[in-house]
Amino acid sequence: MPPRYHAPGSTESVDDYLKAILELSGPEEARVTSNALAQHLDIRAASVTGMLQKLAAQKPSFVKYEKHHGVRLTEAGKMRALEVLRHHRLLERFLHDFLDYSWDEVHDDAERLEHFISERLEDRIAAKLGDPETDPHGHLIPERNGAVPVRQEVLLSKWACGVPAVISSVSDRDPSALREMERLGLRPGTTVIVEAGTRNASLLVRIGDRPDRTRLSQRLSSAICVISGGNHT
Amino acid sequence: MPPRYHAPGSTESVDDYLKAILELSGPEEARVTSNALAQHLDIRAASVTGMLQKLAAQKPSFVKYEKHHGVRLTEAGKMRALEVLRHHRLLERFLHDFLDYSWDEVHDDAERLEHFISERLEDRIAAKLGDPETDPHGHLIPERNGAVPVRQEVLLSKWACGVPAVISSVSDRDPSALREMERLGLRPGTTVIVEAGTRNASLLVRIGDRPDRTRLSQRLSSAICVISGGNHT
DNA sequence: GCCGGTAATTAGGCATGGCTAAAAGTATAT
DNA sequence: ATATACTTTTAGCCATGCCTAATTACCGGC
Repeated sequence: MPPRYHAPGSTESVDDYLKAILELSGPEEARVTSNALAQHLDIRAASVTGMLQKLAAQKPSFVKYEKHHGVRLTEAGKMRALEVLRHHRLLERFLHDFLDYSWDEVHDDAERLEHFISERLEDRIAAKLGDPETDPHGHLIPERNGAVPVRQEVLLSKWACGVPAVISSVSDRDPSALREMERLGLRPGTTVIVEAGTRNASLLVRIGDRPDRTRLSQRLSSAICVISGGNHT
Repeated sequence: MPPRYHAPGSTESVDDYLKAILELSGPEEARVTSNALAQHLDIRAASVTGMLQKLAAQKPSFVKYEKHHGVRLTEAGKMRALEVLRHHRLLERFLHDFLDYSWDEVHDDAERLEHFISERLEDRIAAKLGDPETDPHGHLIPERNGAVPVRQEVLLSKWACGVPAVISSVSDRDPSALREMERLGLRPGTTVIVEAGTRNASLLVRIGDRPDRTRLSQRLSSAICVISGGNHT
């Protein structure tokens, strides 16, 4: 099995690990545990350990790994992870805008294809789309050089009551949740106000201009990120 | 290594074998030898034998294989091969028409992506293109159900002298040859007449309406297929 | 400081799909 | 009929990347 055409030193599997580390380490770039990776990638922790050792051993390395203390990405690793993430989000935008995918359909195909996008294809897609800044779920698309715009977003379930929030992004992992949001008019850019005194599992919210209140399950409210009104990207 | 999402029983490797068998067996669907496969796939004959045995053993099988006597595709195998071929050619057309690839650029990306095209993506691409009949090199695109339009094409190097021929398709395997054809105005639909008495390694031809004669290397003339004037697809 | 529980690592295995080298089969020419 | 040449298959190996089971390391509570 020849490791297919990828960035040097990378494979489909490696890309998945790097992407997972990027996501799990968050903006503070904290160390990520084997367990967290195993859960995220839906494989066993033992397999993770093996892979991390192999990754850390190769030169130039994508990760810095200390036994029993988790991994973090090196500069090179972060670059590669961002590139794959860029592929993913560009693909989602492309499938949605050009090939009539609904926003709950884009994830799976993007996830599969992201590993096989050449530089050329990446550039042509970006050009065709006019260098978009976000994917259909509102996530920011890393730039070609690895630069990532920053944004202070917060889970809707953690937003203060009574203060208007604007949806910045929603999770793309659960198609049925996305369909429900669609139905409720919850999409990036929509303003939401959480009713005072509903800090429970479910939230009572006002959506956009609508006069009525809607109850959001925790499943939904923890799949929605918001920023303060007036400057969502 | 979990065999990735594909048609049941298939993998990227298997797809490559099936496609190779389809191409090498020609319209008569003759048996294909291990050696021919090895050469086409650029791997060792021993590896081919191993794969063929595995393929022939699985039920339902994609190939019929007799030791020392080559393989041929079963109905199921042919179906899968045609599907991958459809992916490839649709992708080439798509990259060319929508993403501004030149015709010498499309092959590599199509070859890599053809394995990862979902039914949905296949359909959306086909719809976007208006169900095209050919790829940019003139090759016929199998229909969704596996039906393949037929066409009596012949290598230019075997065409009779003096009789007008119309280019039906050109090989997409050699980018530099494609660029040369481009330069000479040799593309599907172009009429060509081989000068009498040039049945050599190279051919002297008239291209389209041009009054002059051009000498085509064997490399070019054996990368061009033609049909008789007046009814190319 | 020690104990227990959770997390992480090691050890050993398996399927895939390549490889080389050696053996066996097929085919052709004498 | 048989020697020689070529093709094909077998045997055995390797890397990838996953698995389970068994072991070891870390950490918080006492």
